[in-house]
Amino acid sequence: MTKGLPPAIFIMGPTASGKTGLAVELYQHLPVELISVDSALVFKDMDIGTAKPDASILAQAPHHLIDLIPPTEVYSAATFRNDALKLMAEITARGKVPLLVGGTMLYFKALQGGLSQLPEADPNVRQKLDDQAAQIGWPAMHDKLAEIDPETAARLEPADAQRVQRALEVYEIGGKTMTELHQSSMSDKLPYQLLKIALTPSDRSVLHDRIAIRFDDILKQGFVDEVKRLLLKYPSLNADMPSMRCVGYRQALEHLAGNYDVAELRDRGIFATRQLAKRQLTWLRGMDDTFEVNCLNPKMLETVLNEINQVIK
RNA sequence: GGCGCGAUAGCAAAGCGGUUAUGCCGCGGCCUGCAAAGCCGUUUAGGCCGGUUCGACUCCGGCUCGCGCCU
Repeated sequence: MTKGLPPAIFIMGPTASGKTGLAVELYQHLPVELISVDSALVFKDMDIGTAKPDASILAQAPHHLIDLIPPTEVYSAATFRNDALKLMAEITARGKVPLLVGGTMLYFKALQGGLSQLPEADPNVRQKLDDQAAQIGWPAMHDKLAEIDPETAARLEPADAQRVQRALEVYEIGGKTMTELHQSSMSDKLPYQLLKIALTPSDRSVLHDRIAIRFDDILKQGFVDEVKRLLLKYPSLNADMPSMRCVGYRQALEHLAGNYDVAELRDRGIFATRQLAKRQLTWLRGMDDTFEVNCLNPKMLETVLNEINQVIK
């Protein structure tokens, strides 16, 4: 670990691993400020389905980067990195330690490893590419990419619309290929002394039980009504927007469209959440230098506090 | 007791006398401005017993189990 740099803490874990509870406890024991690392919690008015910490918890332990934008807008790993870096600097200047807690592993990765200087997403360019793709299909778009940027094309599946589009967009806007930009301009590494803690379950089936219980609770709290309210408040909201692709919301929209009943909404919601947890765990396995804590251990807090006190004086 | 229908992978669900059903789950992987997203690959079958056939998940018979109807 590099000396002389200010400290920062990452708490990473899958859904339902108890991250929020732990973060709140740590907030009470340590001079930290909390930054949420969660691509779903940034949306306003999406509280129940995202299992957002409630008002009393947030009053007790304020989280940065929650409720930033309406569900009709788009957030991204790059935006997150900028927002987080700015906050971390401010927190450090206040003499506190930034504690980043959440489950969006790409955001952690982007924050730590940096991103290339690529042009920002442009809705107009995307629309244009979508229109073209509607005519000729994504595999043909992939062929076009192969002419412009063979290396990126080779890496991507022809059916991977999202990424083929992005690669074409980058070239369209700046005239340089992704491959060129990746080589030339990686942003700086994080100027912090990091302590990375991963909350992982020793037994995944227990996590699955928790997920089922939590989803039932979400339904009981009026999740379906929340989604109805969203549709009324934001008439332009549609199923293709990132906010509506969040686990549960997509299924709720299908349910409201009459495609299936509540029982099926429950089943599908639980499956989707499990899959999310699985992906998060896969990411965690690939993270270097993490201190792994069993999130099912009742002494989780003590263990984590110990580790933090050892590393950060 | 009689008649009819059904029995296919962890679940759901098709076609077919000889080649991959498919979807969900599971497992593995890819992925730098949508990541709770997008995408690729893959394991696991034919209730049981016998017959017909070069060859049966597919045709025939029996058994078991389930569903419906009749007495």
